[in-house]
Parts: sequence; C-alpha cells; structure tokens
Amino acid sequence: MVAPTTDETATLLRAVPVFSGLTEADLARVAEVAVPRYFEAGAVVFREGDDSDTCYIVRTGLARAIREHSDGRSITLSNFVPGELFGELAMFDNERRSATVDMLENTEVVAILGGDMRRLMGEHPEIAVKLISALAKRLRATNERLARQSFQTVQSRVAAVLGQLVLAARADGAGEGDVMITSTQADLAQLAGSSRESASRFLAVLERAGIITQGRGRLTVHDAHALERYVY
Amino acid sequence: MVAPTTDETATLLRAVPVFSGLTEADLARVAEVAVPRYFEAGAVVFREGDDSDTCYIVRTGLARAIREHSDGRSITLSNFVPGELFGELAMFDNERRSATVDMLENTEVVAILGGDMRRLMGEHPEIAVKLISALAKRLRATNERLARQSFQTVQSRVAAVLGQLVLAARADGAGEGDVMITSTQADLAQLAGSSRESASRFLAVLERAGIITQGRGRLTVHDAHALERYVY
DNA sequence: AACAAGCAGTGATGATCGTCACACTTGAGG
DNA sequence: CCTCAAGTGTGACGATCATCACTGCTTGTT
Repeated sequence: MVAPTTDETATLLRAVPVFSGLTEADLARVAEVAVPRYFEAGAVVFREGDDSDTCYIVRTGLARAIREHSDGRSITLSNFVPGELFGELAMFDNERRSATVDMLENTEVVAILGGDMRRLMGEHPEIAVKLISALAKRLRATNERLARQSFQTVQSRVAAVLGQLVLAARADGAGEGDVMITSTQADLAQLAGSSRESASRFLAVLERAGIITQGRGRLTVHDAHALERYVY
Repeated sequence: MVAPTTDETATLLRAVPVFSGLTEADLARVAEVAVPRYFEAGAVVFREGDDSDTCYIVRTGLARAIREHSDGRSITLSNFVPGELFGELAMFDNERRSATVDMLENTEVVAILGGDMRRLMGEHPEIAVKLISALAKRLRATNERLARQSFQTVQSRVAAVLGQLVLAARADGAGEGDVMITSTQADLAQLAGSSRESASRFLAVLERAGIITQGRGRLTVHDAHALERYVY
C-alpha cells in the first residue's frame, strides 16, 4: 500500500456518488483537503461517544458501523464498501458519534475534516443534494431493518441478511450463479440482530436444504431465490 | 378550520427549521407553492408502496409514520408535531413510500410537491443544508431505536418511550412537574415495539411504584427521573 | 508436531414475550 | 339513559431465543 497522490485521490473521489457532479477542477480541490489514511483489520476509526466530526470515504477494504451494549452484545448497523462515505452524521448536528466504526479488513480511506466538508457543501450545492440522497437511502434501510427486528423471527432475519448480501455481491460484479460470501456466522448473526448460536442453527437448516454450503469464515449461496421462502 | 392565506402559510413556514434561513420574500415564494390540506383523525395521507413524492409540513394536530406487517401488527416509526416535515424521503431517491402516514388527531398540513421542493432546493442551498440536519437527526434516532429493539427488554423500551415523550412535552412547554401524555396503551406499545398487553403489565408496575398515574387514553408522569431506573 | 485460537455444531434450560381469552370500566352518541 | 365501542387488567400458555456449556474441527504459528 502506497499513499495515493492527489491525482489518484481525485480518481477515487469521482467514483463516489456524493462527488459525482463535480468538474475536474473542483474534484482536484476536494482531493487537496482529503487525507489518505490506512487502518489494519480490527482497528477502530472512532467510537460511540467520541467528539470528532471527520468523515471518511472507503478506498479499499471494508468498514463496519456497530452499536455496543453494556453487556457485550453488539449489532452491526451497516457495512461500508469502497466508494462509500461514513462518519458524516456528526458533521451536521454537532452531536457526538452515535456508533463505533471498525475495520473488517485492512482498509484504506480518505478523511475529510468536518470544516472542509461543510465549506465544500457551501460552494457546491450539488454535493448537498447528493448527500441528501445518500442519507435518505440509509434512513430507508434503517427503517426497514427496524421493522424486521420487530416483526420477523431470527430465521427470517438471517434469510433476509443473506439475500441482501447476495444482492450486494451481484451489484459488485458477482455472476448469476453461486455467490460466495465471506462472513463468519458471528458476523451474520450481528447483521441479523441475533445470537451466533441461533444463526448457526438456521444456517444448518439452509445447508441441509441445499440452498447454501458453509465453510470456515465463508459461505456459498446456491439458490438465492429459495431464500425468499424463509422471509415472511 | 379555515384555509390559510398565503400570508398565514408564510408565518407557519418561518417556524419550520428547514425554511428558517430564508428572507421574507423567499418565504413568500415558498408559501405560493404550498397547498393547505386538512385530514380528519384516522385519515391516511399516503400508504407504504404508494408512488407519490409530495412532502408535508404539519400545521396543527399530530401525524404518525407506521410500518405494517402482513399479520396485522404494526410499529410506529415516528410522530410528527406542528412544524415538522414528513414525506420527504421519496423526493430524493425516487423510491416508493417506505411507510404509511396517518393522522392521530384532526390535522392541518401544507403540502409541497416534489418538483417544487427540488426547485426550491436548487435556488436556496441553505434549505438543503437544513434538510441534511433533519435527516441526520432522524437517522440517529432510528439507529438508537434499532439498538434498543435489539438489546433491551419490553420494560426498558416502554420506560425509554415514556422518557422521550416527557422530553418532547417539556420541549413543547410543559412545566417541570407532572407531565400529561395523551396516548393509549396501544399507542405506547407500538412506539416501544411490543404488544399492548406487555406494555399494560409494565405500566401497572410503574403505577404501583407511584411513578405514573393512568387514565383512559392518557397518563401522567410524576417522576420522570425515576423512569431511568428501568432503562438498562 | 504440537499448540493455541478462532470458528462451528448442538443439547439443555429458562426467561421473555406475544397471543388468546375474557372480564371489567369508561365515555360518547343515539 | 342505554348501548356499544374503545380502552384497560390479568391469567394461562406456548413459542422463540439467548445463554451456557460443551465438543470438535480448522488454520496457521512456534
């Protein structure tokens, strides 16, 4: 891994929806205030309750936002793949960090200070509009999640999570056939808001039904369509 | 109830955070595209899955966003009091309505068409910034809610809901002493994501502890601080 | 090769909570 | 004033799930 040049950063930024409306020159200006940073797998970017307002864009790797409970349990709020932005909430409402973000893989990001971002938004209203779209999408997803957590059983939630992961993998270039997902059972359980054991039991059911094959730290979905039968 | 004049509408809009940065003249222009509408208690403004993109501002009364499950259960995502904006998500991501909004009381709103709102945002970037703040706040609240739904017991969630309602009432002018909340047990249960019966049982505990007094369709909180002891 | 650490499978158990059922109360409308 | 719908209180029951407590299986490290 090598620190990117400003040019490389600009190229990355072009792929980020929030900045997609900018001209080359404007993009270059954004790149100037964007600081490349690197985190090892497992590293914590910020913690719930911290008082910072930097936002981050994933370059490579995988980041994750979690909420932890005092008894040690935790749930995953969302994962962030390359091109996605996180940590922007604290920039607009002056509150502390509402979640902890850590890295699931070795991850390169670029960081943009809150002040810089706010200035950019003032100069380029189209950034604000894009940001609204991004927030609207997140809010929808979270409402969806909340409804699931309230109405559906663990089985159904695990199946739904698998379905989402398949969609994400497909959007990311995976083909129509089998889709490999690199998550442990514990990761899946956290996404589904359940315990590792419960998830494990249901995954065994799916495996016996021939819908998935499990491996250590990974899992292959053979029949994504069949998953829907378990979502109700 | 009388249809408001454009002038009255402008006065209302001034109190809405999203429009608070505008000049009198700009506010008047917004008021021109804002259509006053009236809904009876129980009326539905739009339903999950609808394909509309109008947004609404509450003038008087109380609106509520809910998600319904096929088996008849439902949860309340949020309530909207006078001055608050709802229905704006569909304006930015071209998706269908993600929730149903109905009226808990006879409610007056002003409606702004999606196209008008987008145009206004283009002309007045400060609206976009305010909107981002509003969305950020909602997203935070929803994440909070999701964490509660995952980690906490019904007791704890009901207590938390009561706490929130007390805060809202205080912010709305209620004094330091007893706070009256006009919700049925069923309403509270929905906010807490639980069944009416479970909520009822725990409210009885709170009543025996002297922390609240219940009445039909209303409830008085005597000791808001004591509620915290039940949130863990 | 031995070992530790992380991941996965699974039984037993008990707590929580939704559901059903029904009685009781209250208040608004005819 | 009577009715009826809406709101509330409570018991019984069962399903779901988290938790605990293991065992066994990989993988990579010393």
